[in-house]
Amino acid sequence: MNSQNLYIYNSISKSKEKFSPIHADVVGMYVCGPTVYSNVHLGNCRTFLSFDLVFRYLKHLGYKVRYVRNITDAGHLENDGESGDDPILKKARIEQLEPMEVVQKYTVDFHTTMAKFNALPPSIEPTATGHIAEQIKIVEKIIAEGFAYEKNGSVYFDVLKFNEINKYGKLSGRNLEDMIANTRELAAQSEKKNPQDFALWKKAEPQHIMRWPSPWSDGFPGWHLECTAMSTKYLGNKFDIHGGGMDLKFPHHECEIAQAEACNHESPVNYWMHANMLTLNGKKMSKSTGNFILPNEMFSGENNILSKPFSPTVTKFFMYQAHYRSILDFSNDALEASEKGFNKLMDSYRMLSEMKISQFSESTGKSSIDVAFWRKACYNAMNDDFNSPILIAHLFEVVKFVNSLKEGKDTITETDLHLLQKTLHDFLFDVLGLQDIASESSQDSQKLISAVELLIQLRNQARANKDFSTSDKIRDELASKGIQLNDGKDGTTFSLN
RNA sequence: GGUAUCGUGGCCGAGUGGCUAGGCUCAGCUCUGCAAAAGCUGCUACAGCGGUUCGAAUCCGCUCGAUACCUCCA
Repeated sequence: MNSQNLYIYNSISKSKEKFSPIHADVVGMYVCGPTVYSNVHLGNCRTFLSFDLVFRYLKHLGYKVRYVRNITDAGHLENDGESGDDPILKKARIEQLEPMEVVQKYTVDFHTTMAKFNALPPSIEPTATGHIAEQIKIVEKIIAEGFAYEKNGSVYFDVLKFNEINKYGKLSGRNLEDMIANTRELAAQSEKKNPQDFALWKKAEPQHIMRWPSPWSDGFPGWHLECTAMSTKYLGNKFDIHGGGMDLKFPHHECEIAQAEACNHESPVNYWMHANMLTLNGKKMSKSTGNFILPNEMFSGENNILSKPFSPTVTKFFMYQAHYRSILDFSNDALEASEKGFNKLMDSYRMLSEMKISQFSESTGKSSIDVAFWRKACYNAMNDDFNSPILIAHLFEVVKFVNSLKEGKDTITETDLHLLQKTLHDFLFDVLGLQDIASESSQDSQKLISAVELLIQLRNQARANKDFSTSDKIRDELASKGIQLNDGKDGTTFSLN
């Protein structure tokens, strides 16, 4: 296994650390999933695709990974005060649906979208509403440990008390004294002892439909609780990796740490990973501000931002050309650049796959390309905190290899050719999870392909007869319909625009 | 206001004390009936000002600018 050399940037230590799982060869990973009250936008997708890369690479290294990603179907309160609104309930009112119909609708949208991106489903995808009993147990435990108090049927986590024994804020680099000093004007009348306290259980207002019985009231769980309940249930009190979007670092993940430590007296997670935001017009994509683009708008091209549609795999390739911890700005130009690069890479992949060693066997029996060194460089890139942009830069070196092999400028041995083919395939499809869209064609498109090939034949006959007006007509008419002919040394191929 | 992060060539984006990322664009060339496509070659940047160092885009300080979190958001 190459795993000895994997380094992961740990948000809590702010440094790259050698990855060493609790149990050799087995990895437990938890990632905060979506709140299903609206369609996932592209920014949401970026985070899940970042962790899909992590999941795929760990598996590629030979780890058995249990990947848990929750579905938040209970809704958080938009404001922490008593007048808060639950986005799922709000949406149910607007769309005149049962809350669970809202949840179902957007869960399905999430799954189909991730499938289009060819993201692997997690091992377990638990829902918050399916784990109310577990959440209540945790609240009871935290109360028993003395770090929570009940007020009017609601239960709050006592951050000040917790901070006496265990520093609150270590993930986000905040310190409680500063936070208290900088508290904005106090909410008029809060049940909380301190503004920093957060709800573990909320008593439901009469109009609140999503409610469950508990020892304290008919109500619903606080918004940080589900992740603690479900991560520890499926991965244990201490597990390897916890991931999520950068925007969840505080307060969500900070509160998760506090809850788990209050219960179990140990830090729940060894490696905290945070994926950075996808921005649009230099600003974070966000549901509430309306600054976002939906995946389907990408794929159809029906939007004001893009000049044309972009496929899911090109979109993903674009994202992976930036490191997951960097902010990535979304733009039409950047997408177009990625698409061209992607197509070039896939063309080379196809050419390489079709190469037979007999083409080079008359050579000296030596490779002039150091395949093993190149392969190592690819692994080094991924081992350095999943550096997909560096990996992709190395994959582009294959474009040069393939061209110079074709031109006979380089030689390769059979062993090296197979290694090159396999390594490229593994990284392209297993690790990055890309799809070769051009070679995936249905029976119908097969028929169209043969029709175009017939036209190519006719055109080449015309060219042979120097009947250039006919040949140019075929070429130009096809081009106007989005079919572009490419004349090469070995004949004419075509591509779709 | 507090806490972080970041500022790289025409664009997107890596990296990091000394050796050229990569992609796209652009220019020149090769190929081609012409074009397109493809290939080859070229384009040496790191916000500003100081400091440390034999040497900094990379470390330190300040200034300016941007973003994120501090209210739900991946």
